[in-house]
Amino acid sequence: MLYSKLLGKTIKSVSADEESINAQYLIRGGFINKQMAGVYNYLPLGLRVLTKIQNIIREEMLAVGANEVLMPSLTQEESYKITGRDNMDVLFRCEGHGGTKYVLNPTHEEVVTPLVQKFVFSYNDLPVGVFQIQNKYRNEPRAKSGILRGREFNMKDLYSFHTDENSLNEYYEVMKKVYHKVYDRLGLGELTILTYAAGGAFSRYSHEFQTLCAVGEDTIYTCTKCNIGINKEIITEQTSCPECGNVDLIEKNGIEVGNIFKLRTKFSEAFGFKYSDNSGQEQLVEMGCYGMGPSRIMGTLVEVFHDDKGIIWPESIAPFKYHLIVLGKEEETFEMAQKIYNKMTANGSEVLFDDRRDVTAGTKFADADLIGLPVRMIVSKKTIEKQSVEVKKRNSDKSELELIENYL
RNA sequence: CGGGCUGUAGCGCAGUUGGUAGCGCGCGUGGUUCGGGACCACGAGGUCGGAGGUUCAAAUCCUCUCAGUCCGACCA
Repeated sequence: MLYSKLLGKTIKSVSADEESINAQYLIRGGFINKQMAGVYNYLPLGLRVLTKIQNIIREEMLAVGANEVLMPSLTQEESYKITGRDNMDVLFRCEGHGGTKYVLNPTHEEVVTPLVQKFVFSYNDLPVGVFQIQNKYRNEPRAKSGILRGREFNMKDLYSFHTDENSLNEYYEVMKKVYHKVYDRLGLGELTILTYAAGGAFSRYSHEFQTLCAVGEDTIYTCTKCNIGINKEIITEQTSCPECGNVDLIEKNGIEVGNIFKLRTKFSEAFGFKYSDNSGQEQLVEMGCYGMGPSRIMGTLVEVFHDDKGIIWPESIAPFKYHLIVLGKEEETFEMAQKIYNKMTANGSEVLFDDRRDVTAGTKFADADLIGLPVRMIVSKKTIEKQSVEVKKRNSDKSELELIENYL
């Protein structure tokens, strides 16, 4: 992609009101643009990051056999009356013709349960996992911290349906592993730990995945022996590590980047979702729910991977791998850079080419650092004299010359 | 939802005891620069968040309201 044609250039200053690192760098770098509190536009660079995160999540969900669907954002209020959740204070409400009331879904149990119910009748149809990647709407009393807590945000939500609790438990354990795999691929693996949190009406605990980070809004206690956390909200009832019994716990902050919990029969009961078992008897379906927010993960990545100059994207989700810079005004220098860009792009490399801009080298370097692509390449009169291009990694201070012909 | 702070040019900000609005960045034109956010000249761009009030006169004072943000509460 040509930087000169990109909608969303870097900007030097951002409002002093934006305190969070993720908001500052993402806005300054031209990744996102704020429309209002907790609601953001994703510009081309930001959308590429978000899409890469979504694709990694999607691949892993599909790999364990889940069905991807897309459910509506708009749902009749009636569905929430059935489950008794029509009084949730995070609901955004709206009205249609004739005063019909709708809500914008803050989560999709009320949609997915009746949907799956239409296609699942027998134990032969179970278990089944259904997920989507879609925007959620929650009227947060206080949106904050850039894209870490928004009123409209992107989420992968998966719902599993089972004949019995054992099947639910098995699936639940599979999802724990899959979640860890996703965080590994996102570059967050080492910092992200399984955390015990408050459960719902039918299970003692739910589990969160917390990325350890000083600015995280959750307080968790981590076990010094195993890689497990305990959310502060349950620390009065759970004062030791649930997995190893260790009472030596350290307080840390975390960003909740995932949450899984067992719904059991709460929603199947509300909608009368039953299946026929192998003796022909009707039984309630057991359910689990597994959430993960790509937009929040994007913010988390910036909070975790940055320095005083800008973002340092992990390669797996960087919007482009290479940031190609051409220095100097000589036509032949530009042509060489253009040739390299064409060749690399044709070979499938993802290159952001800072092509023709009448700015100084320093500006281009500063922009490259801010945008944070993994590899910076420079073509200039100097490098061409040495038949080479200068290559530098964003996370390193060292640069080296590589032969131009390697890129042609 | 409580408490604090903030709304002035596209963005970031200044604006004194009320007297009719400025700076930086960015943008346009021309020129000098060209390996770590260069510089000069000229130029375009604002009914000062909104409504009402006080006053000869309001960005400035008063009331209400909307919005942003931080702290707290809340957060399947």
